[in-house]
This record gives sequence, C-alpha cells and structure tokens, in this order.
Amino acid sequence: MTPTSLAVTPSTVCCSPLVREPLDAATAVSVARVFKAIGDPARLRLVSIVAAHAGGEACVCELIEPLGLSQPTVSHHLKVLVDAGLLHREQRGVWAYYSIVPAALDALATVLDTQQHTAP
Amino acid sequence: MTPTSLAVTPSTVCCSPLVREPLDAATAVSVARVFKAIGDPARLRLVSIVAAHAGGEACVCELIEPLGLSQPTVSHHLKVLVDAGLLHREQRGVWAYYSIVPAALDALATVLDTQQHTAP
DNA sequence: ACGAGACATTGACAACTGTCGATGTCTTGG
DNA sequence: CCAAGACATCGACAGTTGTCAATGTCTCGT
Repeated sequence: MTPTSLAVTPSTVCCSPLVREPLDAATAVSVARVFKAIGDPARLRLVSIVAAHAGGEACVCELIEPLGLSQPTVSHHLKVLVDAGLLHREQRGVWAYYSIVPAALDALATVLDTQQHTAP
Repeated sequence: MTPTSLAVTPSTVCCSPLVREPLDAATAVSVARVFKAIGDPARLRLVSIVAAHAGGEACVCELIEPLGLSQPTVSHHLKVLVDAGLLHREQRGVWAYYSIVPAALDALATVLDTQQHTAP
C-alpha cells in the first residue's frame, strides 16, 4: 500500500509490480474458512457422497457407513460443512437430509479461477 | 453392512440411490490435502498476492510485508503451498521466486464443478 | 576470502482439530 | 403417554497446526 514516489529502493529491485488487487485480509479469512471445511478427507467425501445421491441430497444414515466413522463424528463434520455454507440441512420427519449448496461451490471455483490467469 | 434379505428395513426407507460414484478414500485424501493448503488465510493471500503480480510470480521479499507475518512464518507457508503443488519455487540468484501452478488450481476447480450438478 | 543479505530450517509452545463414548433431544408408532 | 429410533451435543484426549526467535545455508559483491 501507499507506494512512495521513490523510483528504486534496494528491496524493490527484485520484484515485479502488481497487476491487480490481491485478496484483502478479511476476504481471505472468510474464503479460507470454506476451503478449510472441504480441506478434510472425511468432509470432502461427505460433500461428494451427498452430491452423488439422486436429488443432490442424502440422509445421515447413508453417510455413516461409507465413511467408516462413528455417527457423532459424521454429525460433527456435517455441522462444520453447514456452518461453512457448503451444505443445507433439512429435517423431514425423523430423518435429517443434507443437500449441496451449489452457490458456495461456485464461489470457491470463482476464487480459484481468478488466481489462474495473469492479466496482461 | 450385511443387508438382510428382508424387503424393507427401517433404516433403508429414507434414502435415495447413488447416481454416480463418489470420491474414493484415497482420492479424497490427496485432494483434501490441497484444499487444506489454501484453507488458511495467510496461504490463500500468498497465492492471491503471487497471482496478482506481473508474470504470475513474486519473490519472498514482496510477500512478507503485506501479510504482516514474520519471515520464517511466510517461508513455512510457502513450503506448504509448494508441497501441495500449488506454487512453484525457482531460485534466481539471491532471490527465490514463487509462481502459480495453474494446473493445480484447475484440478481443484474441476473437483468443485463435479459436485455441483446432479445427474438427471 | 570475507561479509552482507535473502531465505530456509530448527526448536518450542499455545491453540486448534479430529475422533470417540456417553448422553441428550426430538419425532413417530403403539 | 411411553418406548424406540435418528440424530445432535457434551466431555475428553491425542495429534496437528500456526507462529515466532534463533540459527543455519547459500549467493553475490567487494
């Protein structure tokens, strides 16, 4: 920030200028929180299994077995994913159904896409 | 496991069938490792700052200040990103230049994209 | 060859995370 | 109203992670 009017300082010699504004600290914190949520094998698989089910939703009973984790642990991971905005929870009778929130995945993909191309 | 020959068991009633194969455990581990790498505010900003520089590369000296972290900490985060395959390191004289690995970001985006649409 | 500077590595520590067993809550069938 | 089942919450514990100060390594100019 606040670029000085000095033309050349020794620490600047090695470096190239910015071609766009990087993520600010606050945005980075909120985006990283979501990446962190899927940055766990169990949770990534949960998202994948839910997405692989017809209708894009699944109940908890179908998630425990393929993961090989205890029910409380699966419940914990699901809560993390819901808190991150990646999954939506809906109680229907006795069962709780979890479904993908496409917008959340899309937002992450957009962030990744932004980092790929360097402006001219 | 071990489904009985009974036609209807209470625990099966609630669930919908799979429309595609979810991520297997091994794939989930390796993909989650990369997501985890950018699932940290400091590292996400590092990637962003590197990508925002002309040529898609930056030297360490230009990364420390905007992050507000110590030099060893920045060096540590850079190592994590390199190990995850997200950044490439190249030593040029006294300076070390880090650059984006577009293919790595692309692979993540593809995984995210796969989870978004539900097959018919 | 020597010293300076850029960056990496080490060691240490507090904070966080994943996991489980035990227990609580809520809905439904009888 | 009561018991059963689906799921969430709690408490606890081992393992991991982010951070820094101190130190090491490597490259270049003098």
